[in-house]
Amino acid sequence: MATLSDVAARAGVSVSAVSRVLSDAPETRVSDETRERIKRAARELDYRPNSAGRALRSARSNVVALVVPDLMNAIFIELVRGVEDAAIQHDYLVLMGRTEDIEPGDERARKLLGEGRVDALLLQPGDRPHVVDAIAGFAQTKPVVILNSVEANAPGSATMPDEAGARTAVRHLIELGHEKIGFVGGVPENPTNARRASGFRSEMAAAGLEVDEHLTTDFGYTPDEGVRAAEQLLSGDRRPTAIFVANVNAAIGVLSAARRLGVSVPEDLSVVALHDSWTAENSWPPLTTVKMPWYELGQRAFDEVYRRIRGETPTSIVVDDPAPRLIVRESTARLRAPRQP
Amino acid sequence: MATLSDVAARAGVSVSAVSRVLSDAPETRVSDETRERIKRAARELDYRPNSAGRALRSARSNVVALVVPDLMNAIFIELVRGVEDAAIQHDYLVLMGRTEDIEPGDERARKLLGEGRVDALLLQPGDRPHVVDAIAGFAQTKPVVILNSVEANAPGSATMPDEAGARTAVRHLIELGHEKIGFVGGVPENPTNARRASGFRSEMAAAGLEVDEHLTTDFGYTPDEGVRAAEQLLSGDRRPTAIFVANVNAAIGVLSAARRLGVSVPEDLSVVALHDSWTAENSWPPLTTVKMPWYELGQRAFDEVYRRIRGETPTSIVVDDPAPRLIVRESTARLRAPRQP
DNA sequence: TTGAAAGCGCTAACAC
DNA sequence: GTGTTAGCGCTTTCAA
Repeated sequence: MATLSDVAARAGVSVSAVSRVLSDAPETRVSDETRERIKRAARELDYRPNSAGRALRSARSNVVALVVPDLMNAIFIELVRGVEDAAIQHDYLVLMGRTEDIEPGDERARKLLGEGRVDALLLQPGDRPHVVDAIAGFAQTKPVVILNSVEANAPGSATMPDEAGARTAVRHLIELGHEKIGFVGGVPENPTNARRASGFRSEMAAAGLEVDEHLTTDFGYTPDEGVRAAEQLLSGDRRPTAIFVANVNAAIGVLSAARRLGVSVPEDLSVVALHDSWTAENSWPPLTTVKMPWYELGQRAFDEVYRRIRGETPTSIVVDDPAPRLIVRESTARLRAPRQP
Repeated sequence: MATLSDVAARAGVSVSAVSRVLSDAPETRVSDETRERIKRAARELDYRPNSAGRALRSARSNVVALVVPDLMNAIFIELVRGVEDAAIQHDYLVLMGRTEDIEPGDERARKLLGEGRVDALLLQPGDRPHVVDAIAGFAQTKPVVILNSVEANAPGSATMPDEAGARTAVRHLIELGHEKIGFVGGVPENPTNARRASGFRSEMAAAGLEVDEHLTTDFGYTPDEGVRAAEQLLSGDRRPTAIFVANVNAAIGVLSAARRLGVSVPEDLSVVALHDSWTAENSWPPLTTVKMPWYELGQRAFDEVYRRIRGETPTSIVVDDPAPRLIVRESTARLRAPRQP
């Protein structure tokens, strides 16, 4: 690997001149001729800055960590792209991690956050709000943005319009004529659940509909938890005619449980889910969903940490553009007249 | 952040003594008493080694990159875990990347591989075999292991028993009485496709069955490509009674296309796929799959690069333990007597 | 406009 | 057993 001084030797100048030119510091006064010679030498030697040298000197790694509950969860695809696209603009690299790896006391958490490898952290805690404690020490020295978890407008948070998204979904069901609408939510500890539940309730109230508390669950956002929720909602004698599921993965579980119980979707039951992903397109029936602005959340969250890395003051981010968008597929249908015995 | 010399000052010893104790070099002769004092001081100051300092000095970052085609692809969950579990044993961190980010000439590729950030690369090229060219320069200086792509036994490769996996799947169909068996493969450029196709053909041959070339496709491993494949196979007049799909994601697409075409699974068509994932459990009907040893592949691949980082000679890895395992769900059934008109 | 030199935190060769 | 010291590659004062 060629170093700065290799380039300097070849160009016949000092290392400092090379450094100034190649890291194109704005206030660099170098003659055009030397500049050219340096650039040519660098090209010829295929010079690449050594990240360790640079990081050691500047106390910056030019890396941010993006930690999400489940790397393989399709709903985060867009988030990752948003963060990466914004990061590369500012010469930053994104290091991905899993929320479960940063439990308090975990070796990986220390290696990732405690050794100067990253300049900032973007964290989606998922159903593990206590990981926020695990990074408290880090947060005192470096910028942290919590992604769509804690209450909106908390400093250092970036949130999505969960409530509006939920209302969009529920409104769709109401417009189809449904009145007995169930809610399959996340765990109570997950702050997004409160927002989605509240969206559900306010939209029901706005339509003058009663919420039947037997028709709500709070098991979680995974497919298995969706199965449990559906089993509970569909086995009683007061069955809903439609369900709003607060997460698309849980909705996949709801669909499969419904099938096992002999409930056809959408004939006997309409299902609409929050978040869109390829699994929703390919389920059976294809799921009606509400697409949330994850890409934009990622971009804006990176921009925020980038600002803070450069010393500006924290703000809180609320992404409401684009607004949640209903994608109608085949899991929802107009309420049909109840079967007469 | 406390540094080595802070710890040294507090313990009243030299930095080198501290370095020796804290990086527990094996041949360190230090009195128990000083060792204790140093450890205590480190604890009190919450000392953490600075990765840049260490990397600069030792020309090692203690990070490996794991690059896969699609971070959100559920079949890679186990791979990631395998690599991470092995890495943490040796004090290594895993940096995840996407194959599409290391296209030749991509800025991210250079940042990730060209600036000394990682000591080795584990690469799954997926349907982009040309990315192997993009990392050729890197491969000359640092260890690279290609994960289940190039031909088995290539130096620096780690492969899975694709052929055996394919045979296991096809054998299952044959045992259920199927004879007109289709094959939904990956793109021809993807070397795993050749192995899976070959497994398909040899198992057919072993049972004395003819392969109908109209019943094979090579569109790719994604759900959409599975849809296209199924449309082609199921629209002709020589319809197969069973299909072996070389990838579980494509199989999801096959299921949804079959449904649209009014072909019921498993009554009219049995479907078995290579690789297992949560989406297979939650599809309808739940997919019969063959689970491949991704976790073990990840572990062994890390062990291999770790050996090579330490200067040992490259070997090629073939993971055949555990063997591919058939997981029977509900997408396969015994061939029923053909409908009589 | 350019160069010399200090020093970021760490390891290891060498000296005591 | 323990300390001194050079130097990894880089940026940035300061001086010329």
